[in-house]
This record gives sequence, structure tokens and C-alpha cells, in this order.
Amino acid sequence: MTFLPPDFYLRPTLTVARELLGKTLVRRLDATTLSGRIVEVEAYHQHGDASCHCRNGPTARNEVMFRAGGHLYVYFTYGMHFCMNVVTEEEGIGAAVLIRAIEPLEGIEIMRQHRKGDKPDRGLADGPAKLCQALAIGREENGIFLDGSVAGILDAPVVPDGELQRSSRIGITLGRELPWRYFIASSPWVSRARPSGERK
DNA sequence: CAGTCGATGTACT
DNA sequence: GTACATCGACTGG
Repeated sequence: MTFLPPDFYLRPTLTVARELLGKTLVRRLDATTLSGRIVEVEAYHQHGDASCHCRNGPTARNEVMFRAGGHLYVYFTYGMHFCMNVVTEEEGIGAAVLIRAIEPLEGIEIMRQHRKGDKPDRGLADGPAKLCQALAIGREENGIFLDGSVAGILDAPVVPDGELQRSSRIGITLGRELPWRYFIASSPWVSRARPSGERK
């Protein structure tokens, strides 16, 4: 198995976000492997992005985002949820791509157990906190490098432009004018078609 | 279907 | 104190 090399992540954040669509996110847990196809992402950047955790410079929480591309930034929010991001660009730049939804591929029954309940497959990982729950990603995984030992991403052909859609990012107030959410238009596995309140 | 709202911990003002 | 890159349960149409 060949995981994406560091060079993949050491590029402009929007490029990495765009190219992460269609790739396979892999999570190794003991003897089992969980995986899914990335169908929805959002970019965040220290500069020019009022909603980025790094907008005011380094802090204890966002330190991982300033590391070199290829690390995993996991943060805790709303008192109960984790979200995972792929760090991008060179060390010293605070930028990352939030993984918002995957299409479950391997280990679906394990994901269902992690999600506690008898959820339909579509509800297993169609949201940033749901996907972390399904893949058992939490505090422990913050700061790991995506070399495949704990988690990693496998290459896959780039999704053609015609299958892509962009929108403003979900659940933020500042920076909602930036069209930094990318998703696969026809995929039934995305969290939603468009941000709520946004019209067709 | 869409919209509203409470849960619940923590980083930061 | 307040806001929060969310979710699930609930309401009304």
C-alpha cells in the first residue's frame, strides 16, 4: 500500500483540498482496517480567512496546524465532538483541510459499532464529527503523521471538474463568502447539498 | 422536507 | 462570560 507522500501536502491548501476528493482515507486499528472515499472537504488558512483557528497566530490548540503538511490536526468542539484535518503547506504556515464526509468502504460494521446504533450506511460518516466517531479519531490522534501507521491516504485518480461542486463552508459565520468547500456533486455520501439557508 | 434547539467542554476575550 | 469548522431529537408544514 502506497500512501500519499509528504510532497502531496506541501502545496497550496486549495489545491490539496481539491485533489483530496476521491482519495481513500485509511484508518488502522489493531488488526482491522477502516477506510472510505473522501467526498467532501473544506479548506482553512491562516491568511485571509476569518474563520480559521490560526487567524490570530499559534496557540496551544492550533499548534499542529503550523507543522509541515501531512500531519493530522484533530480538535474538540461543541463539548462533545472531534473533527479531523489534514495539515497542508510548509512548516510555519497555519493551514489545513477539514475532512467533512467519506463514503464508507472497508470496515463498515465496525464503523457502525463506533457510531453506536443501527444507523443506515449513509449516516455513518456524512459529517466531520460523525466520520471521526466512525473511524475512532480523537485526541490521541492529534499530531500524528499520515504515513499509514495510524492513518493515511491512498492515491486515486483526480475527480474530473465536471463532477465537482464548490460552495461556502458549513457552520461558520465569519468567512462565509469564501467558496472553500469542495464536494462530489453526485455523491449520496456528502453531508448536505448546500449550506442551509443558501438558495439554489 | 426545513427549521429550531439543547447538550456539553474548552479555548479564548 | 461567550462562541464554537456539530449532532440528534424534535417541531411544523
